[in-house]
Amino acid sequence: MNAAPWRRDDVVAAARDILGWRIVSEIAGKRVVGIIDEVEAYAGELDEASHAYRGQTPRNRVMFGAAGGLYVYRSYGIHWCMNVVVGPPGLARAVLLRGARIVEGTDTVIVRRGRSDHLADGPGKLAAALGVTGEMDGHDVAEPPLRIDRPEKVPTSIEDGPRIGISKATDKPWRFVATF
DNA sequence: TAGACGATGACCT
DNA sequence: GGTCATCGTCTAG
Repeated sequence: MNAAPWRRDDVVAAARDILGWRIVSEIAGKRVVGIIDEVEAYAGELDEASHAYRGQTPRNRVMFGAAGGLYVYRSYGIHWCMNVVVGPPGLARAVLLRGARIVEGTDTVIVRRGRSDHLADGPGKLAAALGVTGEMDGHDVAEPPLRIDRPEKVPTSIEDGPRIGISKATDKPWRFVATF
């Protein structure tokens, strides 16, 4: 658990491990810190629901790179969503960051989100809260201005279930939600 | 090159 | 609970 959770062969184990870690954004000079509490696992060419299932394309190339890479894509033409690459190069194992509890920089997040509730309880909302856009595609999460640091909390329980918003491979219970 | 559709979120009823 | 905005990406032809 001390090792970086994004350097693992097993994407499901990596996804569960990332729960409770701190995500620290200093994008645009504004510091925002969250505790990751919702993730999904995507297993590359083995997983029909993964963007990498059909192989490498210009969009998903980051997923085929080194562990720790941030894969940022646009969802529904509107929102930004982010994944952390966790497997060895070429395998495209990635963890979708779906939600976090904001513990620092709440004022900044309220301005960015234009509201004071539901700040980061969805992948598009989380990216907006942290100031992440497509410009961050390929960024290494071990480095500023966006770092996934170390465990802030250890989950008291982790609930699993089917992944959200996908139409394929819906049988895999690869969504994980932590309570602390 | 055109057409379909999506790892979503906001708003309205 | 249901609808719709909005556009990048991929696939088929």
